[in-house]
Amino acid sequence: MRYDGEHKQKTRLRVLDEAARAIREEGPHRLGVAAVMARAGLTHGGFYSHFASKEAFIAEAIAHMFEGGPITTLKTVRDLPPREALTQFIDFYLSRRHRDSRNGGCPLPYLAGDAPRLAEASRERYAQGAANLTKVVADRLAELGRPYAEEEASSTLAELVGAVTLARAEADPDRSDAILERSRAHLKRRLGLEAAQ
Amino acid sequence: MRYDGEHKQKTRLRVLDEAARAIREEGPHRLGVAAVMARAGLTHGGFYSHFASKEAFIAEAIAHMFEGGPITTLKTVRDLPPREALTQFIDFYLSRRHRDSRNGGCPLPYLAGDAPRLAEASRERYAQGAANLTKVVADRLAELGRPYAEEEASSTLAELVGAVTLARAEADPDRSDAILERSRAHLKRRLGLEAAQ
DNA sequence: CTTGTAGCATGATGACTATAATATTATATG
DNA sequence: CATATAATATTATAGTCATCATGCTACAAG
Repeated sequence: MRYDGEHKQKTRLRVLDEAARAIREEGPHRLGVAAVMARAGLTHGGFYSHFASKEAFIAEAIAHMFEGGPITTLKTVRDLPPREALTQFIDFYLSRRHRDSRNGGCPLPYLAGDAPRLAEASRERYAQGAANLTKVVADRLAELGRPYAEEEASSTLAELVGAVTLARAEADPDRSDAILERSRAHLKRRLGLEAAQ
Repeated sequence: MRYDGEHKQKTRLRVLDEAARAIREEGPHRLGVAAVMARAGLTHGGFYSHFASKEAFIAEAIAHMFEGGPITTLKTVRDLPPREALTQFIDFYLSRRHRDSRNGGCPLPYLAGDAPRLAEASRERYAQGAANLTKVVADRLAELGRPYAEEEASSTLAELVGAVTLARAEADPDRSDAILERSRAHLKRRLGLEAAQ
């Protein structure tokens, strides 16, 4: 090897990072090969030595998004007892910071409308990410001794994703905050997390 | 006037209908002027005598989507007592038919991810549509005598939108059905609609 | 039947895009 | 230091798209 063995790997990751950022900002279809490469400090020339096609690239970028997003949050929360873990997760997910973040948030709301229209590979990554997140929540609920943990987790994730989606669409700050606040209050009451504070 | 007074109005509506369809299928950014005109039986020539720009066109198409979607459903339900109205609305919204419909469904899940990235005008139409729908649900809940009708409506709509979104992303039919079923069961229990069947 | 014109079609333009072929640069090894 | 080659840049090609200028056609009024 003439270059460092990890050289290409590293720039590949840099490109994927920028792609994830661009997808969050512009959506997966507005993504331009040249623009992403430029943001990673390169030109578009080497793109096809890194990725087979734009489509495959998008699928990889989406998978990459899930690694840096809510999973990270859940890991920082992994050592907490289930009640605190769930509380912190909900508080993060429905926070203004998460709503306003244009890099590093959960991919589920970002790609919500696009997912069904994506190519098969991309869509699978998305569904996989959703399933993973549901399972983590369900495990915590089960630890809390709640009887229908899986059902409750599915329905809870739906509300989380929906609330962030609607809050992001609402331009008026007060009404947007209200959307988050209402779902936060409801979910905590529903899951019996109120006393945990 | 050389042409019938409503001639242009009618083709304008036809174009908007096709645009709404295309947006549901492909998303607002993949929409092509020529393609939409062709689907309406025209060429791309006359487009700019109907609409000022593509951006303005998209905003109008989004507003148009809200008129044919869930509002229609709610109107057919308007004469029912609130309990039945809410039950039917939830059953429709979380039905497989609504999940699979590529024309005529609620715009909220279709545009979920795109809404924050849309131009100001389009985003306002979206938020307006969401607010309208929330209000209709809140009014029914208030009629049922529920104390925090508005809060409950906001949180309910979030779960409805989130559940349809996630169900559409999930490729496996059984798991997709399960997502809908779990939210349907939860929402009915939550809103005290179970006995209404 | 003639004619003015609203509504639409044809065709052109320039900007942008994915992809690919070829050239250049950087660097680890001998 | 020399050089082979991995990593990236330059440049080319073919396609798509929004937008616009201009020409044609259908239709109502005379």
